[in-house]
Amino acid sequence: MALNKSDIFTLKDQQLALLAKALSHPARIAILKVLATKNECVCGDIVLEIPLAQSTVSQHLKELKTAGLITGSIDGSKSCYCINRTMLKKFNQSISQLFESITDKLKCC
Amino acid sequence: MALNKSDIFTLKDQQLALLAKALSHPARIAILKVLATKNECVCGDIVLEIPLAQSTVSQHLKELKTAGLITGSIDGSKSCYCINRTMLKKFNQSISQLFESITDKLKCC
DNA sequence: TAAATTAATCGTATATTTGCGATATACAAT
DNA sequence: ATTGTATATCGCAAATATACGATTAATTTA
Repeated sequence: MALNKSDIFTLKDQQLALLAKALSHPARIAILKVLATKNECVCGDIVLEIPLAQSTVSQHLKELKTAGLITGSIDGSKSCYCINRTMLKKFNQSISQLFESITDKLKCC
Repeated sequence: MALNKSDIFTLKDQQLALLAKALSHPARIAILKVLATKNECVCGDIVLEIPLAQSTVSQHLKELKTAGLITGSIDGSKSCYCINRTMLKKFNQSISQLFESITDKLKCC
């Protein structure tokens, strides 16, 4: 694309799109699930669970962090990721809001 | 990426990722909303509402259709898109399932 | 039939994403 | 101090996505 035209749309739509994009790769969905089941805010354990190179997993983690779906903190030589409940709830709300607004108004087909 | 590694992950995760990808652009979210509010299964009207070129909107429509979120049928010289309630419901369920599975198991932070 | 309308597709340019190996950085252990 | 471990980042290659104008194909309308 010549130019990024995202700013043409509503802020709400943009933000929802960004969150959706964070979920738009199976590796990132898998990472979220791993983070959810672990007892601690593990980190390198994720790399063991995801069949991708360490650098690739690190990149996906960064994207999830940028989207705000997870938080990350350094703990000694390891680093520790956690699911951001607040953002997840927000996302959940935005999504169901979208679905509601669609199914409510749906008049055709 | 040298190769597409998506097939490494669960089918479920892959499908959810595909649906999320369909929502990962504000234009496509906007299109869904337009489709929801229109009385009929309009088509070219979408182009008028979305500030992008006709060919670009057509492309986004195709992606939504490929993801299964909308259906399309030709009606004379015009073509007609509709939201696919079934798929939307499925998506909604997958998403809330993911959220549930995450918040249920969340033990840290 | 000719001209206009509608919408899909093609070709193209550019941007972004995905993935990896190699490297760098920071801490831990010896 | 040196070595090992854990992660992030860099640089690169390939794939995909975004956007547009131009063209095509099909259908109306004049």
